Amino acid sequence: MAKKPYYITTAIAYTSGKPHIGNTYEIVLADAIARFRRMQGYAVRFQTGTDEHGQKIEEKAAAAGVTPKQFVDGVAAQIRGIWDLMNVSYDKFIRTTDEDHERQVQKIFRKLYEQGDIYKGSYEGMYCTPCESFWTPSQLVDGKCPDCGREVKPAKEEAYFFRMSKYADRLMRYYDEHPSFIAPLSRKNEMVNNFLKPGLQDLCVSRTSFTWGIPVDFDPKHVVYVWLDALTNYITGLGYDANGKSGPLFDEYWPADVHVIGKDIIRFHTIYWPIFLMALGLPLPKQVFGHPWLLMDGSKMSKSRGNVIYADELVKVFGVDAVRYFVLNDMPFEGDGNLTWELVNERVNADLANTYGNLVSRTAAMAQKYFGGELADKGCAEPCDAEVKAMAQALRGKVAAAMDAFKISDALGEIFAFLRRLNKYIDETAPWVLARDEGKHGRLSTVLYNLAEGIVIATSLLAPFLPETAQTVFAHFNTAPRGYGELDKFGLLANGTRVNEGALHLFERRNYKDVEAAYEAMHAEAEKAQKSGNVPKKESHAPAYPDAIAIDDFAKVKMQVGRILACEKVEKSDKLLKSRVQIGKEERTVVSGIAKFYAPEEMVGKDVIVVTNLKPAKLRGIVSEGMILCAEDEDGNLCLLSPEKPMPSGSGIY
RNA sequence: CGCGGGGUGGAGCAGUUCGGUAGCUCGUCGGGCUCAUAACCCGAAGGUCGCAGGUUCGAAUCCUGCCCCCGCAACCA
Repeated sequence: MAKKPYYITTAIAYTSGKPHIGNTYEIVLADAIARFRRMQGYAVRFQTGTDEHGQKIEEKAAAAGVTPKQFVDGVAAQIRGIWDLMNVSYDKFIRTTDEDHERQVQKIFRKLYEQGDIYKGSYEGMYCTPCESFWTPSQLVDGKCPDCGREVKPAKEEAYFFRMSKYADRLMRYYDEHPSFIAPLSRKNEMVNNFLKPGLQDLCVSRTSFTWGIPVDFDPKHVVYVWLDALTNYITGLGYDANGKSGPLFDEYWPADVHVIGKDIIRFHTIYWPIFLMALGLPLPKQVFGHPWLLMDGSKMSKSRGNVIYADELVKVFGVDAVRYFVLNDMPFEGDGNLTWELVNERVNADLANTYGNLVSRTAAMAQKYFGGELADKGCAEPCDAEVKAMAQALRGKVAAAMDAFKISDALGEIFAFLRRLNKYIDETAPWVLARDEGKHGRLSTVLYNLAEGIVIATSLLAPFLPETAQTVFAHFNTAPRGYGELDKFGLLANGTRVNEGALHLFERRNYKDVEAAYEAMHAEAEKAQKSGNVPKKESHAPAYPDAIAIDDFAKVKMQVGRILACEKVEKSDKLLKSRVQIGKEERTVVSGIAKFYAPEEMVGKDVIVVTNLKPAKLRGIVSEGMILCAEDEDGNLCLLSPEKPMPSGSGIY
């Protein structure tokens, strides 16, 4: 019988920089599922890759002084390197700059255009000529460009649009007929309530404001805009051909069994992507799994916060399988997961070193010590064995059920409950007591055999999650992974199997202090490298001050020292504070978006810098007559600016 | 009344669909064992299940109102 195909994909990673452990999680997750399905006998095809077009990349490349292609080649190689480091068993690594992908995207675009799903329209909005940017009225700042503050004028830009609304009803019906299409289920309501019910907007699918993209072949001043380019990778990677001559892989593997993606792009995968497919007359993917995020100590990872952790750093300290285990085990199904060095350390110690590693180690050591490494079931069973055997035989079913529901953590939990049971079994049978009595060596042999057999079964089921470790265990016990079809049986380990000599430590226990020292050393090294100039400065290629202004431009801005007389929160707003500010002899009302960082009462009496010749604007219905200056970091954390020594209110700033 | 998710012993979570003894891992304390990676096994302490009402013989679970946290959306002059 031919193997059943199983097609699984991850989102393709955007090549704007090195992916952190949160990004890496998704790939490990998909890998664990892919490996598990392979073990179950599916003909798995696992595709991942990189999304390499767009304005942001064009800009980053320019800043680095290289061509966009050179830039993405570098980042794509880095990403692939991390996937490889994590032992990800992808079958295809697609890049949106691959020639065949680009050609197909052009064909798809043309086909959709010719059948009327894509139409040429115009993108209307307010245009800022120097910035070459369009803004919607709500984005404008005081009627001006939010980027540069200059005048904007109404303008139209030619663009292609996709008729989304045409397919909305069909999509709703698909949702209803395929209740498992979106996992977790709660995401479905989100999509329906937020996007489908209010009515789908047509989607802009081309841009003329940048060139790093796939050109529309019949209208080359346009490039295909992100989602149509990125999403189609799932079919172009299988050799889809829009003109009907798709390759054999496509026939075999489409529709995909599951798209594994982050919860932030569920909308694109459960609305736009299915609609594109409908328009192309193709079947829809069976399932979209939107996994939660991995947070760093409770908050999003970001460079300025200094809390970014990369997979390779963790791997250096803990090893590949430990990192895989942590992200797979500690990620809940719905809510976001949390990662800290300390949590990883605890998890590795408790589960991998203590429960699993130590079990394997003590079993191997006893087999060595009592029987020179030879394992044999001498048939001396006792009643207490039954429970362990039953649990071993039931394990496969439990793990598979959890995997079917994408509850990876539950699957691992089942296996570890069994491993704990084996540790208990050692206590119950007390092999060291049996060893002292010549007459009980038969029983002793059976006990050790049962332990080894249990380890083989558990390790076989763990292999998709901890591939390297599993190999080590099988090598040490001189046996092969148990086939999935036989994992519900107990006692298949051949009598006479020999355990290798020597201590086996699958995972090292570590003190948190050592872990802390290790990563601090790593960070210190990285900083040193940067200071000594080993890392080339990105700015070196860019023009010195591309956005330079003349001194008289600067002089146009009038800034003065002001004293906060009174301050209160603006109602119905999370961010706004309304302050009464004294500037010289004058008093003004200024509204500022700093409520998250300053309480109204602590504002009072502070001296701040105020821009006083800004055109007044209404915020939440309150007229603001100036702007209080703040410093802002990458995360949007704010800090008021004040004169370093007391200065009279109204003093000018130059 | 913008949309959604969440609030369960010190920490992290399960349980909520279809009400019926509040469960798991870690940590703490006590005990046991010595094959093993200061490991493993047993036991104990520790919870008004965010708050207040309601339905019910009975509510973490159902209903109503409120509070707090986290995303997203909107105002961050």
